[in-house]
Amino acid sequence: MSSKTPRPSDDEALQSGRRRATINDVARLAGVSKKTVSRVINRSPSVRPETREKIEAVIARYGYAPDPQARGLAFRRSFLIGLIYDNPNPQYVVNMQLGLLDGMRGSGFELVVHPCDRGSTTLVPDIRAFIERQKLFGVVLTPSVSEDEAVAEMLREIGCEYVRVASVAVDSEVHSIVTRDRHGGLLAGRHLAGLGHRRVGFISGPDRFRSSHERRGGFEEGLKEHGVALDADCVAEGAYTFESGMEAAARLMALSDRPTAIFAGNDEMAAGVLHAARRAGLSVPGDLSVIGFDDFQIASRVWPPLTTIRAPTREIGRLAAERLLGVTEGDKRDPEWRMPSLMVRESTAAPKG
Amino acid sequence: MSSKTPRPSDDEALQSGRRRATINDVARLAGVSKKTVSRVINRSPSVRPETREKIEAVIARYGYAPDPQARGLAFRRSFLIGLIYDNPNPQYVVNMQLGLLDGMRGSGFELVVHPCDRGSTTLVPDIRAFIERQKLFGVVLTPSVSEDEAVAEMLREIGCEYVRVASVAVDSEVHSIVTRDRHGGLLAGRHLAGLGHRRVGFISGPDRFRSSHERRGGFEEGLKEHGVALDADCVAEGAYTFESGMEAAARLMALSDRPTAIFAGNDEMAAGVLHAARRAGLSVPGDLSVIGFDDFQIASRVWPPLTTIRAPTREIGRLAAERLLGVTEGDKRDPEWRMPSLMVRESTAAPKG
DNA sequence: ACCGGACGCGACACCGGTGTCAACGGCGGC
DNA sequence: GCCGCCGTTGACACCGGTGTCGCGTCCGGT
Repeated sequence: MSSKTPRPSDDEALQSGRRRATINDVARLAGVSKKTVSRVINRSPSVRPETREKIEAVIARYGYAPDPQARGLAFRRSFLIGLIYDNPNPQYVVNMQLGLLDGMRGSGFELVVHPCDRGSTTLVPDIRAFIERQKLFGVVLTPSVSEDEAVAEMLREIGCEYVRVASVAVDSEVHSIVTRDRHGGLLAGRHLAGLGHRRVGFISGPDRFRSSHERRGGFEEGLKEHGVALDADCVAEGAYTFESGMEAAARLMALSDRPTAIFAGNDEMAAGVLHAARRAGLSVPGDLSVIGFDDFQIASRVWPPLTTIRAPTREIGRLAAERLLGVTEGDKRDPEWRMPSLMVRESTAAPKG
Repeated sequence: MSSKTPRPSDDEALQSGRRRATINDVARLAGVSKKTVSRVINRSPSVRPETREKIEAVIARYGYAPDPQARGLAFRRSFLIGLIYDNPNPQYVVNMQLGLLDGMRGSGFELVVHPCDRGSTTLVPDIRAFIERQKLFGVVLTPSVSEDEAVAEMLREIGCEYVRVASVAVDSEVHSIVTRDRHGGLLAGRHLAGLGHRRVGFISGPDRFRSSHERRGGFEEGLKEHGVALDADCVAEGAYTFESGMEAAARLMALSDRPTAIFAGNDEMAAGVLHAARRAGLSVPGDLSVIGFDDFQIASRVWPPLTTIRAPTREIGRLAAERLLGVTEGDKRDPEWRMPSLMVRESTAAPKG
């Protein structure tokens, strides 16, 4: 039986729910040792079914839930998952968070967020301190920190579980979730070339981002299916920002033989293209077709509403959480549901004449 | 001295940083009991300065940081702060998170996020379970959950620290941070009336949101300063969404004596107004001036760029965190820095003729 | 009947901190 | 010189769980 003899007032508090039940309460009320209760909680097979049922009844009766802190202390790790990101786009971050929470629901884990600056010289030690201080169970990395090898190396070194979300496989299969940006680019290329555009422009993200190359590579592939090539003149590097999109578009539109369609690496830059086009007196999609990437809210708020590639960020987040927590069941679903897809709106049309 | 005698290999691991220092290590290396180390950590005054220095030297030398889990277990609370929100706008959420993190920096606390659905019948028990399970130190509530009295009541009952961010004082001074939406509305009213508009429209948020009333109230005040009144016909209720903004604008523009300017309760709806105006063949700001509220990214991405009221969400978040953690110093700063302000762009102009 | 092993369970130490309380030495007051 | 108080410190139990290990029981094999 139990070693401690709680005062009656304590039991009253328990009854009325004023006090949370502890493992000692459950053990006492079920007439077993707390170690056996612990076994039940941790699904140890070496508990007789009758004993298990008896304990589970008490647990249900008093709504007992083990204290994550105490458990974590004994386990030498917490029940927290960290989201480490440096992507400045709010909608990306929120969608990712929602997806992670989807995947964590009911697991007893919580999500702690940790924005960071990839350019910081203390990036690796900062992240390390964050993880070690809270003894995080694992972390999810999104672009572009997810592409950082020094960070990944450190994670392996300290033995922290991690999943890297990136546009290509940057790590072993269990540690990376690919967003198939190349496929998204392919859809964009097919769409524009399919509409009849022969001279098209591309505004890439920063060169150091993998996604820039993937989106471009897929784009060229899609164009090629229709026998269209992407001319080197018609490629401009942006920074995934609105302003950079405007500037890059201005450059492309100043070409003597200007493209009749532009694929911008993300919606922010596509919005910049729309502004630049307006300033240049070009109508969209009449004089210029524009296609973006992401399908964030902004895509449907600008005029004309942007044709774009929807990136299933929330779904990817859910997958990342499931992967981290070791849920494998979900992996069997049709992989199509987490592929980028084309959203046709009003910013693309066949070229004139 | 210490009771445990660690094997030499343990000390090597410590030296090389392969093992984190514990309070026992520090105590042993400083030649004191772990209780005294604990006193230093917790800034207890009853430690002799020399002893304190000796211990602090060891702490610095080995980079010791107390384990939040163990500390939390003993303190019966964690070092986590929860953000509880139901605001669906990503930019709001992200800005708020950034602000909270600003205010928490260096405090050793972490932020855990908890989106929720205010309409859920299990809202209160859900939040309660979230808090009790992780023994959260405190929570920050943002609109519209922050306006929920049942939630606040529960928080008081379980003795959880909290700060409610809302457009008006919904609680005692320590528990509420007001965003002065009324002032923002005032600026909008002054601006439009100041430009010469006499017949103006207002698209409110949902009636059950305090911010809807505040923004409207301030708006009317600002108009009144210039002798302009807000006609009841010219008020339409929206839902703070893009679509609802479009619909409400369509209604206002269909009036026989249509307003020459519209104040939309937020940028999303203002973007909807722009779409509706374009559809109706009205030019902005030529035929119709439009002003929004929030100054989220979308405001500068649409065409024409929106004149709007900037809400200092990040600053408010920082303030909320500081309040929760008991930092009072910051409160002395000029309160202007956390007031809404007018951002004049290109969607407003004097009315024709 | 005897032995070995698997099974089911509990005693005890431990995770890394904090609360309680008592012990100790130095001090001023008498 | 004795007493009591204060300032400083440590021993010990405790927070709520888990790991280790050993004990008693029941079983089949010989």
